[in-house]
Amino acid sequence: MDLEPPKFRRRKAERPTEIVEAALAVFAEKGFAAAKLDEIARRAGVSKGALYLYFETKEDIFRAVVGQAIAPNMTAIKAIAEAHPGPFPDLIRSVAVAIAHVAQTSPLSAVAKMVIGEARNFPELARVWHDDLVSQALGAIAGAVEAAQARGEVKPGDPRTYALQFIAPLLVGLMWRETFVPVGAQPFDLPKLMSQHVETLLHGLLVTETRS
Amino acid sequence: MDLEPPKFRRRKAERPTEIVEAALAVFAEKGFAAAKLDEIARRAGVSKGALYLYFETKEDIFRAVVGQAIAPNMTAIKAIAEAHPGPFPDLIRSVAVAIAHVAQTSPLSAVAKMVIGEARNFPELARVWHDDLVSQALGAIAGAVEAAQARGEVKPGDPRTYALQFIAPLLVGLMWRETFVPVGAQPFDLPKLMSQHVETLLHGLLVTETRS
DNA sequence: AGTTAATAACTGACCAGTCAGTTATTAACT
DNA sequence: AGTTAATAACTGACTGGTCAGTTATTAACT
Repeated sequence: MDLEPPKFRRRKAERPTEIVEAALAVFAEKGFAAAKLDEIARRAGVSKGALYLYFETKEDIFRAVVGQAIAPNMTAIKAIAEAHPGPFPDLIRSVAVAIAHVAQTSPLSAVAKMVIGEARNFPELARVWHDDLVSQALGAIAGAVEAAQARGEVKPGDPRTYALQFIAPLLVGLMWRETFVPVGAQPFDLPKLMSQHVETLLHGLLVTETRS
Repeated sequence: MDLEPPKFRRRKAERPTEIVEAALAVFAEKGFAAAKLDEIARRAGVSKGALYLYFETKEDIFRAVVGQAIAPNMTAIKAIAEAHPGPFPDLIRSVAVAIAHVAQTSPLSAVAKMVIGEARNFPELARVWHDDLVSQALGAIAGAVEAAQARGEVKPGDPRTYALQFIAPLLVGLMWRETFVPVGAQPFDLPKLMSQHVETLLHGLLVTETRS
């Protein structure tokens, strides 16, 4: 005779983020085409119809997922760009730690995988990701390299290429984790990987005045 | 009156490879789920029904595509493993050239993209790729590094990590080409990238007795 | 003439998107 | 405070189109 729990709650404010979070998980698992709206709805705790109260189409949800992954990382990038212009090794080491941390705690790698996989089907998303995130990040690092070259700290060479060399192992490590670790591959310890990599690079990058 | 050209030819021997080639192109463009068998058939110059004379299912075709990309690269890997044990810098430079060449001339990057994107839906393919190709290649390079360390040519450090550092920029460069260049990103010159990277790495990797 | 590679029309399951109806919540009025 | 009218968040059964896979039939080759 008492009050049964209601069949649903009206929670207009928190639905969109909950839906996007559920969608991120499903899209990351299955890819865009194989992801089913019924499952996204189920995981978000709503009916399929409710999805259409907040989004126009499936593509719309996908766009929201990919777009949402950009903003949080922009703050990290700005931090890099505005990092104190101390000695290059210190700068690059702290950047490495920061990037490795962001990459491990955010769903960045899952979204990156999706962007790569669906770039041909959603070129405008690839463009947004490139223009607003990847290119900015690469440019920030390249800028730091160039400044260090101007100060004579770093050897000549294309700064943008140096920037790619710098972050590439981390990216591959993330893809490795997404792709091969679930099927039994030996994982890489990403922070350790990055610290070994930075030291290796530095002693090649730096114009050392060593040897007594 | 005269003899019209036949509507089709019976070419049992060539069909499978032609189908797999067409399928590679379509899968690489659209991903597994969004690829349509009608389009694969059209590009292979056959009807959809003909696909089923040679393959059981769509997944079967996908497996053939991914599997076929392994064998040719294994020869390249074996070449690395059996490379002459000369000075480490020479070895690593020639390996870099060889890998960059293979990566650019084979559809490796397209298949890699597919493996990454579909790893969760086709874990057995991820496993085969890892066990038969990626892990082998990484192991071969790591082995060379380890040997060089034993000879005192290379600094201490995890050889497998060094191997990843070595090839990561190339892989990222390939993904960059697949993902961002089509939407207007500035491309990387991969051979140039690899040569700058190898030189950078070497002068950090090598235990140099320089400075006169 | 017999065999089989190949086609083209067909089927049935699946799923994005819709919408008529239901229920939680708020507002208005005693 | 309690009752009721009004609103809008939410549901879930339904539909129309798509596409993997099948089959009846034809055409190529021996």
